[in-house]
Amino acid sequence: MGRSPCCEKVGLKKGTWTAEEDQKLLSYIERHGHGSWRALPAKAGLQRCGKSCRLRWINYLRPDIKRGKFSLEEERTIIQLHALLGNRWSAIASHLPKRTDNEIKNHWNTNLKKRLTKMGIDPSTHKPMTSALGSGQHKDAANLGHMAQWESARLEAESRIVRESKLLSTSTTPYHSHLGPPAQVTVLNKVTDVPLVQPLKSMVSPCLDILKAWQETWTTTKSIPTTNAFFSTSNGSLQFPTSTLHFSDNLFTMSQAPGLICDDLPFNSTNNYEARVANNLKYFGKPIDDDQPEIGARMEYSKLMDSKMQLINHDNDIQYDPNIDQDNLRPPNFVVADDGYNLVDNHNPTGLYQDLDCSLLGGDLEDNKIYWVKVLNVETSALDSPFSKRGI
DNA sequence: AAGGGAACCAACCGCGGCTCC
DNA sequence: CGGAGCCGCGGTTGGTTCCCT
Repeated sequence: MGRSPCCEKVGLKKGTWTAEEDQKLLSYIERHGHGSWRALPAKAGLQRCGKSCRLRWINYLRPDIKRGKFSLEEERTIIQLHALLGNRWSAIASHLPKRTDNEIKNHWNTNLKKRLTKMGIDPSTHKPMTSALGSGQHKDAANLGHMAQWESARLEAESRIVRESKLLSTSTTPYHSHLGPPAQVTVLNKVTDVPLVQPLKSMVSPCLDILKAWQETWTTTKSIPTTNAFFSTSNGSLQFPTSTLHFSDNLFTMSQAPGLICDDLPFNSTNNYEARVANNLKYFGKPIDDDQPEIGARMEYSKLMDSKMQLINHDNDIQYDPNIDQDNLRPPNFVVADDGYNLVDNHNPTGLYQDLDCSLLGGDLEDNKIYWVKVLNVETSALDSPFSKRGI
């Protein structure tokens, strides 16, 4: 029982699709929609398994598919999203209209990955391959890098939740008039396909695991002298693709909102979740509406999430139009440095490739450099900018 | 022109998660 | 609660095309 038999076992056709098969599938879906993929082949008169039909439709026959060479902007988006999301091709594809996950995956594996490797950049960590970490630590770093990527994806989903629910709220009634949680709507997130609106508590709590992991690894690596490695620990901070974590003597914080309910923060004595958020926001100096602390907390949370969203999306949504004065469209820095918050380099918001060592580029170094500076959207000056050593 | 290797890409495979019963 | 069925995802394969010698 369990798994259904594969195509071969039930004598169905495999391999390349013929034009006739394509036509059958196309016309059936145009008339009836795909419905159940498993039932579709028989109804459409195809000697194929449902899986094969689904794949053929999604990757080839769907009308809204763009084929052909990837543009510079698309490549840049793929690289930056891969740094954030890892090999989550469907999530990456959701940010590239008309491109399929399979196509992006192929392009990455056959092209971008090799080019990055050739440049001395580890395509899995998006950092220069020269690392002072030992192999074990490097493995830990890689694992945490992936965890960070998942965290980033999750944050993105959360910010979308907040933004969309806020939009929905403001379209009907003023936001502050809500006494309870934002209206429950079923909007699917592009990345996770999970319902977007959830109670804040359930949205935020999973971040604690990664924070703990970060803390543990940092504690381990802090005692070991490192130079320009995956972790920049020279001044007590940690860097990962989208955030900088900061440690003070007694406080472990994260620059984005999830840290606001970290158990290490003060004001966690109450069981009232919203009040905890509000109090912790106050702790960070964020103004809260004293009359309505829960609503204020939610609004601040939304703002923080929106900022996060801008960081993730601004390259994607704004910068690529060459006819637009991009400097005027860049989002404001998330928060200023030196107070436990992130300092964001607007020219390279992810902080990736900031330590790119051009000496690692072999062969036609200048051409490579020019190309990748364009692809990565890293200003030439940023290669040795103060941000490259920030770890603030 | 021919052969061999590299590159590309469509398609397959197996796993995990979700839903339904 | 657990098993069955289905879908979607990501890794991998294998056929085709391209390029170099």
